[in-house]
Amino acid sequence: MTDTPEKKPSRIQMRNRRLILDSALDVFSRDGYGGATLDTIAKGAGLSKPNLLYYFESKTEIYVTLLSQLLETWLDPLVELDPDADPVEELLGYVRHKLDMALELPAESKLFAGEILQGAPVISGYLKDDLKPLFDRKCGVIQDWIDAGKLAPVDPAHLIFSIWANTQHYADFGTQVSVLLDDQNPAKRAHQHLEQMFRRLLTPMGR
Amino acid sequence: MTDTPEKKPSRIQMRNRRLILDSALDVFSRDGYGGATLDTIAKGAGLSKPNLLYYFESKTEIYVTLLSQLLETWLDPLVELDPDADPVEELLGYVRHKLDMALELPAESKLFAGEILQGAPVISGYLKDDLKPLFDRKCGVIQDWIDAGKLAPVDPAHLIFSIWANTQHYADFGTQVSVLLDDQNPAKRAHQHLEQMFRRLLTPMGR
DNA sequence: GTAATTTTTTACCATTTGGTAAAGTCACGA
DNA sequence: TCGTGACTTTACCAAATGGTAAAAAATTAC
Repeated sequence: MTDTPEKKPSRIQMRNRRLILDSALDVFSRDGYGGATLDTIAKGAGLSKPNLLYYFESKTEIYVTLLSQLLETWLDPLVELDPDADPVEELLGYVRHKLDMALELPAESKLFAGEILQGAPVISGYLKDDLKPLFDRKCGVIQDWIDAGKLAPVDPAHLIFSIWANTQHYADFGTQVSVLLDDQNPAKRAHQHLEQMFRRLLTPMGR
Repeated sequence: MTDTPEKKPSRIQMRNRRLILDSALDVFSRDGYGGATLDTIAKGAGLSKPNLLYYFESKTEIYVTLLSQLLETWLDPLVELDPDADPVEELLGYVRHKLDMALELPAESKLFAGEILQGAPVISGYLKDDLKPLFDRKCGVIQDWIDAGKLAPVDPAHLIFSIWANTQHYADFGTQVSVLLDDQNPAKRAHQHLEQMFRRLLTPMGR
């Protein structure tokens, strides 16, 4: 039920599927699912539209494939939150990691943002079945840290939301950020600001 | 040059244009510009497609009208930042206001987010010519507060970004928030979390 | 009540779009 | 070098989409 028993993909299959997915990421993240066209994707990949459809059954299949691949790597940093490490540094490391991802892979972030904006028609199952359990687990870890006095008392769920919001903002709203900032490369200042903000929020006051 | 000298719109014009814009806000914010169709918008407004086009010249004109109206009210709270008021409370009030807007007008927030996601093709001029000057002015106000020791030293621009990011997140990523949160109405906890976070960030330490 | 005007409907149209059929070309092992 | 399967192109198609023309209906002004 997982896959039709296709044989190993040839080298040319690997190459062309990769070309298609690269182009599709560009197009979907820029134009949204509805605004994207197979012709545009095909042109970006240097292939003809029917040739595209030799590698993927439909526009939707390309989109779903893209999102699936994205989700695999998207959660890794959250998974890695280590209950035994120093809480503040562990969370600040997570913030850094997420910000770096947003800055280095803005198209991926935008693709995800667009999907959620439209009500997550494709990945709502994933959100419920995979992300939610992980999310709850990590909220528990954070709560344990707080109970142990190693972290200032914060709402774990909303803490994670604010980490996501602040980091992804630099990708999803990158156009706005670029227009408003004279500074051309916002990476350094963004890092500093988020480090300052979350350190103040998370460092426990009493000793 | 501002408008063709059309006479006053009739009552029926007012009503139908309003119906159309209401429906269009729904559709554009849910399906994106590319995914929205005139038929869907017309159906939502209870009109036929040609009748729609009697009131608006084109799909683009509806979209532009919607964005223009949105931008008028969108900036108001930022404009109101008062240099003479108490800095921390003034900024916390801004946070509260923006969060309330996101919670009460999620469709508007999503429409704006979608436009920025796609590179702001329609409102890039507005961002440069209107938002940027206002943004710079308010950054100056914040910097003055910091220089006067009334606010912890933060990066003014990135502070504003994080206020926008955190508040709009509850609208733009509302689907994800709903799935992950057992709590059904996140408004209260969201307010508390953001108040706590920004109060800690902004309150000057030394006395 | 009727003429003039505004609004709505019906019937279209050209283009674009996702997708298909089938013929042609290429690569490569025997 | 020849055949077989993988890959690509050409030529399509049906549906959907943004948009138009003009007749019909409803409203308003007098």
